[in-house]
Amino acid sequence: MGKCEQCIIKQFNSLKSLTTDELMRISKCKTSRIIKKGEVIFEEGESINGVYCVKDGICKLSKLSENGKDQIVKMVVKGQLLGQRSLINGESSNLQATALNDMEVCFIPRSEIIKDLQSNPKFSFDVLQDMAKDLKEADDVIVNMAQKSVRQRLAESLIYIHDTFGTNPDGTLSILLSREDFANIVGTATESAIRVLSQFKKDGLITTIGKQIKIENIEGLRRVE
Amino acid sequence: MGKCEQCIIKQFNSLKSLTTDELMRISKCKTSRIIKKGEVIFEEGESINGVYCVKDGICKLSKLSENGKDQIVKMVVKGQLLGQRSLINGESSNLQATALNDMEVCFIPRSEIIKDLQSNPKFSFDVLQDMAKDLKEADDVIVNMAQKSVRQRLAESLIYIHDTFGTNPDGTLSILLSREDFANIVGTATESAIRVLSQFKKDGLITTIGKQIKIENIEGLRRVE
DNA sequence: CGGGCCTTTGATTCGCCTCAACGGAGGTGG
DNA sequence: CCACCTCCGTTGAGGCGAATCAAAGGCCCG
Repeated sequence: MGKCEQCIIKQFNSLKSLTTDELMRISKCKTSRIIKKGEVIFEEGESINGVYCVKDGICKLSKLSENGKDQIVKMVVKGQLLGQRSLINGESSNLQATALNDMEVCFIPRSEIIKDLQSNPKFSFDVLQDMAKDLKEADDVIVNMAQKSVRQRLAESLIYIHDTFGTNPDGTLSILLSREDFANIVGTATESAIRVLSQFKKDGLITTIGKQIKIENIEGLRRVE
Repeated sequence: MGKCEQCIIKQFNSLKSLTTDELMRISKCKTSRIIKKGEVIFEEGESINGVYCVKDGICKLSKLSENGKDQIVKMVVKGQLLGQRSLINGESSNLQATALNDMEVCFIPRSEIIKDLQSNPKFSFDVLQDMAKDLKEADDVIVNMAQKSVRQRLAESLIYIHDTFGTNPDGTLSILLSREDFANIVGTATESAIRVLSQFKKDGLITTIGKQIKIENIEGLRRVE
């Protein structure tokens, strides 16, 4: 098993603010885990009792609504922490986490990391900044959901995914999402999302290579009304 | 001017975790301010450079969308802190704060409070818990916006306001909001909100006393589909 | 080759937005 | 004191966008 103090992935998240001593202690009690595409990491209402450091792969955080649809609230990629919120308030998760591709994660038990949170101000300040960023993004999502059309939201989601998670060498989006996933991000019916996507294709804004989507005209997407 | 270390309002927010010494230091540099109903406390894009402690009154946090409507994201009442997020990331505000009634606030400059955030782990942990709660609520709002009808969202908003902010002695909601405010919380047109409210009235779920709203049948509201 | 699953397209229905007109409350000036 | 204005609340009619229901075409896999 790898050692946290030597792990490069921590450079991308708040764990970088821990001291070598703290990292060594965490390294001793962490567990590593491989998660297959489609597997549920934790469910809504489940007690997580720790935090996951994502070493590789991508997952979606979603919440089931009463009508049976599952709204994607956020995506967590390689380098980020998963389960921060539950770690802090000690409550069970209000979201479900599902792997979008094969993942490798390290699990750090709550009891260990909470010590550092309460004793290392630099670390907790870093976590604070993470959460502040999440909160700001969540506010933006709320406004978009409330005020924009499905067409606009889908265009913005494509741009967001493009800018945040990048592209493969052939220009396709690096994250492979089903049409249903797109619908669940935008908060619409699958058929509606499909319709809008095929309209984008007709308009030359995107092309598809198999199931992959490639953005051809990002400026055009930005101008979508 | 009052002294922070003797102020009772701090019991309701993270400032309670500061030591007497820290409070005395803050007390010296804080400024008190009266804000009239309708007045804008800070605008979107404005640098706040500090945090407000709300001693009395209520305000709304909203964000202007491109179509000119202003989406209410959160309400902040007596006892809570205002501007936490900007305080932490040091960025300008992404929201506008507007007083819903006459308010009394204390402003604490960023330079002072940030010291405590970085040196007092109990304090920063408290702030973390606040933000975790905000984030959870924001996630719920996202799901509601995406998946529920205007009718359901309005019913839930009424329940939320009732449960969170309480009622006056006559049973009316303690916060007086215009129909437009309700529309801006739910993310709909003013006329739509009005229509739904009058339907609720017909169904005996609410009554109105002047501009005040009184919930008559909260269980009925919960069952709204 | 057949059976799923995902994707696509069509047709219909329904919710909500928009525009428009009207009534009442409160404030202002003659 | 009344006429006027403006803001807010209310109601109606029309139209658009999205949900829903239904069905057909590709693709993977046994």
